[in-house]
Amino acid sequence: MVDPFVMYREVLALRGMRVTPQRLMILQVIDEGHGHLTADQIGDRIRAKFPAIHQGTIYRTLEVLREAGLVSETHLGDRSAVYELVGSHPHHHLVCDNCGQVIEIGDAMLAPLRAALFNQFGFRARTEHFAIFGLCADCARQPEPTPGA
Amino acid sequence: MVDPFVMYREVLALRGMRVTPQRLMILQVIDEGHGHLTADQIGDRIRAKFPAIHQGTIYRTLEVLREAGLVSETHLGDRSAVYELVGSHPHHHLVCDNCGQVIEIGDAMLAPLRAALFNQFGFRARTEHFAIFGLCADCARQPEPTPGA
DNA sequence: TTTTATGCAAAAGCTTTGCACGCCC
DNA sequence: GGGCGTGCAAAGCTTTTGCATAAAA
Repeated sequence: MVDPFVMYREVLALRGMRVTPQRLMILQVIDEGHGHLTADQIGDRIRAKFPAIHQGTIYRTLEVLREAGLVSETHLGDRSAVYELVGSHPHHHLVCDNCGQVIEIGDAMLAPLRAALFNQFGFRARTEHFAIFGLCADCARQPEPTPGA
Repeated sequence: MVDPFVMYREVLALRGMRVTPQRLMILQVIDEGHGHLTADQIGDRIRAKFPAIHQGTIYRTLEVLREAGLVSETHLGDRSAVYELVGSHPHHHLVCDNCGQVIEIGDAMLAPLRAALFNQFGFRARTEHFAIFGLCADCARQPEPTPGA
């Protein structure tokens, strides 16, 4: 098994980017989060073991990693974006508007739509990450949560 | 041609909601915006003719209208959500990650995907509004904008 | 040694909330 | 007249930014 830090180190160095402990930790946590973590959550996870890291650093690093094409940013509708490593297994998310549940689906499911969008509009839909909103099976069954009931 | 205000008035009254000039103006501007306006933009448009309206009122009203099922909220990824009347012609958006262009597409295009998601996951994808991110035809042609070039 | 990233803190946006007054029913 | 909605202002959150220091190359 390869030490992930070695891998991240190479990824950064190959692009002429500086290798810092903060960047290594951020990359690792993003990878572990499988595209489900917000900037705030990434910070919290790192701070649990390394309290000195500042949230400002998280934001700045995420921006740099994104510009370098290493990390993608996706807005799942709540408020904050979530991040994931580009090139990790392509998948997408079904987000339940009611309970907030996030269901992961494979990329193959979207292939026909992507082809159609490209044929008709020349639009290249992002393969990295796709968010679809709606109601999950459970919430669709009970139309309204009716808090008082 | 029907006076839209009369229509909005009925829509509110039928649900036992109070009819106020602010709510009528907000509904009209949302309708005119075709699902492309943020809360801030809605406020600006109204303030152009009726400066007294406060942005806090916009936010509170949008929340109420959304809870009543009259208005839907969609996050197009930038930062702020956009709003539109539920029941207006179903359409969706292709959002270019590079230039920010928003392309409107008909609902039929998503029917096969929606059917597949329901069959496999029991997931009911929202028909009201759907945002797909990627690169538009123009930006796909020139991979990198390269600001300095 | 030079350049670049980080910690810190303050500022900037956007959105929410408490309160008193005014309008809608 | 009673109750809900609005204007106003302040607070809350997330994200961005300036600066001096510390760390990487």
